[in-house]
Amino acid sequence: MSAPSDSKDLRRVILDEARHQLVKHGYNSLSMRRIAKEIGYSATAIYLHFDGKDALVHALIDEGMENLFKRLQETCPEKIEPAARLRQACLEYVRFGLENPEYYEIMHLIHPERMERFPAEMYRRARRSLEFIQDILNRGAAAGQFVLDSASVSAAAIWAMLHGVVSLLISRRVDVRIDPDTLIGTLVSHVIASVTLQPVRVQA
Amino acid sequence: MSAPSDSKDLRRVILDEARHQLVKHGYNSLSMRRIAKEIGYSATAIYLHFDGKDALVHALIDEGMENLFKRLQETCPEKIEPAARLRQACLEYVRFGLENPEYYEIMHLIHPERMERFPAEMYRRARRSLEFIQDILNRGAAAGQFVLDSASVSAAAIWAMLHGVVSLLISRRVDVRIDPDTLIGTLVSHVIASVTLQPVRVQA
DNA sequence: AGTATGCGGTTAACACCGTTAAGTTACAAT
DNA sequence: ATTGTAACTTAACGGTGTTAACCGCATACT
Repeated sequence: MSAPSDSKDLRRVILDEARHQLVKHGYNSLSMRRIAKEIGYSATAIYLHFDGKDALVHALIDEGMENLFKRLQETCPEKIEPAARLRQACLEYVRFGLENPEYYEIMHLIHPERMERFPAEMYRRARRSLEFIQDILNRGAAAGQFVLDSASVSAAAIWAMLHGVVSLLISRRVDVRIDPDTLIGTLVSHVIASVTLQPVRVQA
Repeated sequence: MSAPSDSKDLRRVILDEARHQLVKHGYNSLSMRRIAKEIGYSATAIYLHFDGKDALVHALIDEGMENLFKRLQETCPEKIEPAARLRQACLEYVRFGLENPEYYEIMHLIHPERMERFPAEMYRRARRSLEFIQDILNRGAAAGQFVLDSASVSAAAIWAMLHGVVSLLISRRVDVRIDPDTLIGTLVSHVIASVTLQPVRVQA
């Protein structure tokens, strides 16, 4: 709804409006023409700042990945001991997903065919969160608190567990009679158990 | 390319062509008009048999859910002892996803807003696979082989783990240096461990 | 037998979509 | 003053899902 004149950096305005539409109306109705109409420009103006819709979505994904990584960094400092840090990181990952379902959705809706089109440096940035978890595992292993065959495989497995629960919860596929926090607690406890070889004790 | 005359049950023909296009060209390019052109009918003919694209996709989802459930049923008979049966069910779930990525995709791409439009009886059928796993858990618990606080929560947690790994593998988000089978084996071992309270021993 | 009903299909059209080509405007530099 | 260029526009192409109106034809009924 902003006038065309009020912006010096149209790219930023486009991204903001795209994010706004994404959060408000969902990915399905994220359209170039609607973004353009809303910010008071013609649809083709967007193409002066983005190669196309894919590139725009990629930029949004990049934003989301950045936010997730920052959050993990800020809430899980090195000073926390490995097990607690891993637990914290898992919980923050899940919380991020549940608090930003639209972001989480586009961050994971890239299909195999489109994967190659995803810019390499974005791909690298997107993997920082995974590496963050892997780093926690390595430090825990070095401190003798974790037992793992392979940090990369364990990190991937943990990621799969976290992604699974976020994905199912976001899409409301989990029975409503199941308390989400109980489910999350169960999962995260299993995550910790999987690297500590301790029997699972679920904390609800 | 079939002639309009060769079919007595157009609904079936539409579904087959839709499935064919889905598997061959992916969900993105699944279009009413293309289906119609391919089977030699006008696009609007489809609307005589399906309420719209959503309904058509719902029918495909229903098919996929049915196939998954049948597969679990056939490959995991009751006679297998609970732990082995659970392991088998997990592996079959993952294999189903990896062998039918397009089906798996549409089976899980229903967004929250569209969820309510998803027919109730289809929803019920879709949950049979989850109930199948839950049943394995209950039998294992009754036999004293599994230890669980809640079969429904554990089943959901297991589902989350399996869905997570399938989802990541299908979308090629897992580092190529990680052997998929190792990852799957790790995950499934954790699944078993999570209900047997045994220390995890990964089988690669 | 003749007429009404309704089923199964059609064509035309609407309102969108992403994207491209060509044109316009305004302003900076030579 | 002219050229060039950056930023933006309009018009158009080919696609999408979907609806409205129409059409032929077999069946059912009077």
